[in-house]
Amino acid sequence: MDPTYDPQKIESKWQARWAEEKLFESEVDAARKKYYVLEMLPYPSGDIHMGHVRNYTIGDALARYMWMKGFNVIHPIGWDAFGLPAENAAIKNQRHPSEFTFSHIDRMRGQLKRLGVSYDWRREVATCVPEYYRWNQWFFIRMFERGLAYRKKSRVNWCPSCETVLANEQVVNGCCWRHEETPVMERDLEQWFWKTTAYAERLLDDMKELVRWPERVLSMQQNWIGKSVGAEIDFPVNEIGEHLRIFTTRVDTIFGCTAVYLAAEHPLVEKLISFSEDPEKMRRDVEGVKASTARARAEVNFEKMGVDTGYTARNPFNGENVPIWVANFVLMGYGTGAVMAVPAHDERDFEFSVRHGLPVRTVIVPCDGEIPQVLKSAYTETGPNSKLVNSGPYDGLSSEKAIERMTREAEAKGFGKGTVQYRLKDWGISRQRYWGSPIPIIYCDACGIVPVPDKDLPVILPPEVKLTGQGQSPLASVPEFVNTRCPNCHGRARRETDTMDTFVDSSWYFYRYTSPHISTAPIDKDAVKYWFPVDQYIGGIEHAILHLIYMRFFTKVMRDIGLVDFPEPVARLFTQGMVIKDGAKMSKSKGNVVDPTAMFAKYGADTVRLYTLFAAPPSRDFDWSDSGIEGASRFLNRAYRMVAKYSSPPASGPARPTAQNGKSRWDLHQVSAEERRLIRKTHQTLRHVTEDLEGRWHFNTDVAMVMELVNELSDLEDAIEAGKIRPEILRDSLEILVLMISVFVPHTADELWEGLGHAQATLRVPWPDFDPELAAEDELEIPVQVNGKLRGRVRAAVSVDEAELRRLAQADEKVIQFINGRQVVKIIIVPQKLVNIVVK
RNA sequence: GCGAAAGUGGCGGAAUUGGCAGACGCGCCAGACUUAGGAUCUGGUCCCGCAAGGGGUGGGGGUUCGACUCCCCCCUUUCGCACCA
Repeated sequence: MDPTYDPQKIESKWQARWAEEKLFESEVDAARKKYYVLEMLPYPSGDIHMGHVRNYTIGDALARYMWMKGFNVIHPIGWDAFGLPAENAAIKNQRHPSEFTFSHIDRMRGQLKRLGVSYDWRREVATCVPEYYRWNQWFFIRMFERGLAYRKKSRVNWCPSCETVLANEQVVNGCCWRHEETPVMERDLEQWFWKTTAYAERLLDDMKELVRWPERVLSMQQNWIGKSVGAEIDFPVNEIGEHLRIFTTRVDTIFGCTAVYLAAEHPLVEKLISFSEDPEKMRRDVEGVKASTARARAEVNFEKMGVDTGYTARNPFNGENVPIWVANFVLMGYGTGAVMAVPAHDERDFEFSVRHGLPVRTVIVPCDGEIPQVLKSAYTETGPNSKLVNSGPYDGLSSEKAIERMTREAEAKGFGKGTVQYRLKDWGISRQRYWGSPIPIIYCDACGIVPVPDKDLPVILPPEVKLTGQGQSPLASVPEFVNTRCPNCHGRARRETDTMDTFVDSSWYFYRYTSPHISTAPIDKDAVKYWFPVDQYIGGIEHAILHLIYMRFFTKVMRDIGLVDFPEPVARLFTQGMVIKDGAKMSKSKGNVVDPTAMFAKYGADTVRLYTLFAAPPSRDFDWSDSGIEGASRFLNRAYRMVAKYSSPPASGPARPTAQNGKSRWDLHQVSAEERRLIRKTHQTLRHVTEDLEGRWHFNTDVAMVMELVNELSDLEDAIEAGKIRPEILRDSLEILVLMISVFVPHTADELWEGLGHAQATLRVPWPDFDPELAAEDELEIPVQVNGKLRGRVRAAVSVDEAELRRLAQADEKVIQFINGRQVVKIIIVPQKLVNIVVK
């Protein structure tokens, strides 16, 4: 074989051969155990970046390992192909978004193939084709039928210059992306929502299935769902014969309530204004609060402010009348938009009351505490160790018990109830955009809102649209799209002109991979049954919340529809760290972007892969260094030359002699010292790499271990030349070496494997079993400490007993020096590890 | 402010279960081969010290025969949440 390493030549040779052999294609096979490796699908932005390389290299190592372990592996890829950037580019260049999208896909597909990732390309999916998005529409209709899709007014960003809706990404510093001087306004539009909140409890509950998800992701999701258990209590408003409903998690503190605060947007506020003696003034005051709410929300420490409306509400527990305020820190979007103020036991209320000179009344104290004369800060403890005071019939109850009993009594008397609040909001899926899945809804004057019948799907995105970035939703300006017939009454009707959020596309794409071309249903249930759940999902932490919640939500809906029979789609999740350069995220504006394709051209894909894996453990951020990759390149060259130098067609004799069936081939009594060294190092490396691939995933240490093995081979070269290492033993080590690196640098490995005289790609070769006996040391160097400090070392056989070790340690010259006649108090022996002599 | 993760040589990082701190690599130093070196190979490289020895994993305390690892307090960085009642 070629003695010099030529990665460009090797890589194109093997990529062609793999494709020809259909090496990465797999089919449902009930007789074999499956393994589903999934990486987050890329947005076709034009070129892959180092984050992609890292993501797919990790996934590829796992997929290749699982193939070699005998699993039937599915490893697919696709394109998250709808979305705003293509639409923006289209507006700018007066071209069609699909042009950008498909040319980007072509380019990036080529780059991924150049990286040599083991994808089954037959399963490739692009979300922007009707064959795919028709099923988004199908899901929409299923949601609609189940009451999970509904319309309501919702706020959007509005540019008064374009007279159009802006996506959040199009808002730059509070201004329009195209009119940097124009501040963005807000508008209310009728939009479609999906009831994710109906699944809040299941999304929380089923987290117990996600034992192999990162703690961090689960806690972010938990936080996002934000469940809190409390009570809603009605306070009659004395002056106008209505009541207002507050939400609290601390009903036990209600005897300490000194006011009620409303959000400025609360519907009751309008009524209070209209009944007020001086509506003008009150409206001005409320507008002041409202303005400060909007302004201040953006700031870190904004000032709490509010106005006393002059109205009063009656606390139903004690009949006391308390003032009603409008306050800028009360959120309309959470709970009921009204809260009771208990300054003694809530930090915000305390701060607000102190500022406005309002009373503070203690009603909770520690069980063993006194009622304080003056409170310096709010006492917010709760639970069994706090008790009620100044609370009429509830005095003496623990905070915990009081919540329970008071909630029950509020229910019995009809002025309140226990409730659960979530921070999770329903998912607003409408986008006033062109490049997305049309929402399959028809508006008929006679029949109202009518879903498009399944037989009429897909609702095709019309190709002829003038994208100006101005005016209403782009589809609204296409009469042949908008004007249609009502499926019910066949009268004239109009289509919905909004499209769906692209997160819809990515919520179920990984199901589609298992049967990418089925045209009768979104998924083939049998294929899903075989391949699911996803065994390993790999992607960036930035998707911890939105994508990874929507995906879970979708699966639950699919289960309710009867498409799947499991609650969670992904068994195990791995979030890789970012690739950074010079301590900062790579970005064009900083000019610190490293282009993978340039690196492929300079070093070859395998070197880029190797360096990516070696530079840092995959879970951590990885700081790219140009000299670091040189090291990886050097190593691959060295390893290649080493194996190539000693490659020869295999001698006849048994196949690779690793410990198949638990029996080692090499009789350790019959090998030379040098042979023993090589065999041991080989199997120690194999043990480490194997165990690591099984789940620890510190690939950097695997690469380091393999480097040590190559160093060992290099140290043993004289012995090899001198014939002290038999060819079959050398060959065994080289083969194990090549198989180990094949999951990291597959092209190089296959080339070397061929050089060793094998016809098959390494992917089809069983992963070698390591043999503990071959990996074992037979002599140990045991450190000896005196009072915990290292003072000497003794050599001993592995089988050495404690008594002997004790004797050896105390006989060591250095150790004797340090004991120096002092009294030995005790000797601690950690078998095979260490001796510590404690002296006084 | 709350929550989570992290902090180890000049740098990336290793130490899997409380047991030799700094594996492996980069960089640097010295040398070999060379017309040449940004190729390759050899040796060295935590700090102080000629050495013996001493010190050392953000800082301080503690537990232990023994702590990068466990506990308490503090500092710094990153990420997430941020008036959620």
